[in-house]
Amino acid sequence: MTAKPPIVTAKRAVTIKDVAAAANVSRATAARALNGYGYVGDAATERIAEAARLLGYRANRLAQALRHGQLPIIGFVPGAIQNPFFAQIAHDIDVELRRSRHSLLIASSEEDLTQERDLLDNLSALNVRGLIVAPASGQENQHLKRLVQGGMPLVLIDRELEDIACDSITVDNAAGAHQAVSFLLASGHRRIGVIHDDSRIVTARERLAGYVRALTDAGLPIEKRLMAVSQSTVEYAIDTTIRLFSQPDPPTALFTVDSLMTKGALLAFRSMGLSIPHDLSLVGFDDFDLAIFTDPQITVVSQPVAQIGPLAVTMILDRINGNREPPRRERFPTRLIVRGSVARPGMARNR
Amino acid sequence: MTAKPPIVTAKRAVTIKDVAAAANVSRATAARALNGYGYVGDAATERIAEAARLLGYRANRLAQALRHGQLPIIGFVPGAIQNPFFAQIAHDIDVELRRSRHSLLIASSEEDLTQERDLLDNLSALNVRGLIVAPASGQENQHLKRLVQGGMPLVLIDRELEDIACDSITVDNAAGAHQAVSFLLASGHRRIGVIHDDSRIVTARERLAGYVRALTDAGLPIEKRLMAVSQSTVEYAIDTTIRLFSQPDPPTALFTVDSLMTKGALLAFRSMGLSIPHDLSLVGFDDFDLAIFTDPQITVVSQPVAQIGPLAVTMILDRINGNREPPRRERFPTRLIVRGSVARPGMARNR
DNA sequence: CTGAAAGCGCTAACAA
DNA sequence: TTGTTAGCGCTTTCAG
Repeated sequence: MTAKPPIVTAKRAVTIKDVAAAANVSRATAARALNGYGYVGDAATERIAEAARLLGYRANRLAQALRHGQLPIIGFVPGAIQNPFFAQIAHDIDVELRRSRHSLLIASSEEDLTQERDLLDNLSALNVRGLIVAPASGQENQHLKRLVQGGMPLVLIDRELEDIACDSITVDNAAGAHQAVSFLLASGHRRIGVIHDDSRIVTARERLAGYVRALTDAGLPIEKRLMAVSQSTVEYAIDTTIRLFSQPDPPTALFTVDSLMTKGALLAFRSMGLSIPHDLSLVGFDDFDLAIFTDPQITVVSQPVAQIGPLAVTMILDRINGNREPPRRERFPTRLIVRGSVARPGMARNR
Repeated sequence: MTAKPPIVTAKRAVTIKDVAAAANVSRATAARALNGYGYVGDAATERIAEAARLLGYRANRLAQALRHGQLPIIGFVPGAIQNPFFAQIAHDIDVELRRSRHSLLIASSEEDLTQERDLLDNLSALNVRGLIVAPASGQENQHLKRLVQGGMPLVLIDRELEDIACDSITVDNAAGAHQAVSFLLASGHRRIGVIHDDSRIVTARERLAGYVRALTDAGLPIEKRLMAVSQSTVEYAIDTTIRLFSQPDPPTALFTVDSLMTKGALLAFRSMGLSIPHDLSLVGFDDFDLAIFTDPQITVVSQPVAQIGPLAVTMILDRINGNREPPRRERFPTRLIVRGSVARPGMARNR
């Protein structure tokens, strides 16, 4: 004779009502006991706990949330979740958030403004407690402004929006790009190409500005033909690189504004039979795991990725807890990591 | 004289009650008009729409969900979101899900069983409509079983659990590993090392089994000293590789069971001054972007990653829509991608 | 210390 | 075609 397995209660979930009934108390008392507030007699507490355990009671968070007006969830809207930069941040946020018993709802905008609006709409209709967003557009941000005005805690990462009064975490893109290009200049390069993204993303524009300023500071002219536009994907970057380096009198060095483009450039160079740093030099914005696996390793401008997620969480929790101070705009410096992809320009050109 | 900006309504959100009042109808009528069901007069419809627009009404999805008993959200619990394999799947799921107006809630278990239990608990208490999970453990899965019994649609990815009656999507890990090792054998290798993960993750175990069977099939003995255990991180894999190749009479070839370990092995070889494929050959499980950037490129067993996410969504929606058929267990074949990291063993040993 | 009752915002019978 | 009403599951006054 074997012990009977517990009856599979199938469909309907057990509610606090069931627990209360089983423990012979009112729902109010059950709630008090279960959530540990107010006065509850010892005997009752015991019976209620027992009943809850037996029935396998799990509070319906939806109902709790409706009551409280909010769900213990933070929404995260990255530009693209499969971008390692955002994936790591997502991970960091998640870890950090868990400590304060919040969940993370990730919904990627895929750099599409319409989609971003949609997602944000949904998230706020869900009454999430706060939002961490990498806005897809630098111009169109009525929807974000509205959120802030409606009192939704919002932290912008990677991309700041001046006219929106909320916390933000960015890096000094212009300075980083400036540093990269200056390094190339210091190595003797004069024809320095750049592959950039002409989208509305602020980040890319700031990096391009850094490039321009570095050249200007060095008294060099800005040559349109050296500035190639590509979408931020490996495939586009390959084409763009090939076009850029197929013109007469091509650049002797290249600066790429993000890691996807750096990858594309690498692939393009390989297919063109160009070797780094012999035939040309390369500096990319954003460090990436691949950079140390290539031969030579790639010199990059690195961002303090690991700091962004945790700080974003700190900020958002702060606001949730009622901090009303003026927006905090954190801007991290970047760091140039010198590896082996830059050399003096030279003989290679005499072929 | 400038037009007054719309009054910033600040705190309280507009509810359907507000809309109804403004349009001079009952809440029921407003709801009917807003959701487009039942009969509503034209005039009323108009007024309601207008009022909603003016007030900026957004339905409270929490309340709707409480009413309906469910939130249009699918939960995804990957082993680790910063693993590119899962990141891509997350992205694919997200894209696919959006078509059916569901949101994706990602909560990474970090391969931790306790955390997985917690997360799943939370998600189901939230009344999500379905769950896509890469279970952290092959043994401990009472919690999953309970979910299924409770009627929660569940799709397992990457790792199957035989005793749980639910849909799953996996790849043929054993066959893939067998193929990889056989390839090494066919190239003349006899001392083939493996770096694997002894965790409870089924995937890793199946891959190890494939390794063992390939050797057995070839009539070769299984040598414990060639089988190194590492955690699935780049750092651990580096150490393990160094140890494995520092012993007397080291392997002439290596098989790694996932891409993190492959990266680690690559880094270890570099630090040891070992060159591929001259000093030793390498085949890794799982393709990864890095594999084509190294010189030589790495031969790998690739999984059909791009198919997993979309199929998982199809399956889960199917169940949500009431499909009661027996569990569907999809198992994809893998594909050996031959690149340049394998050569015949040889002279290199005579140094 | 405990229970009755109201209500979060929304939907859906049921009546009118 | 529209309104009344009940109730999803939970929390929280307010009385007792």
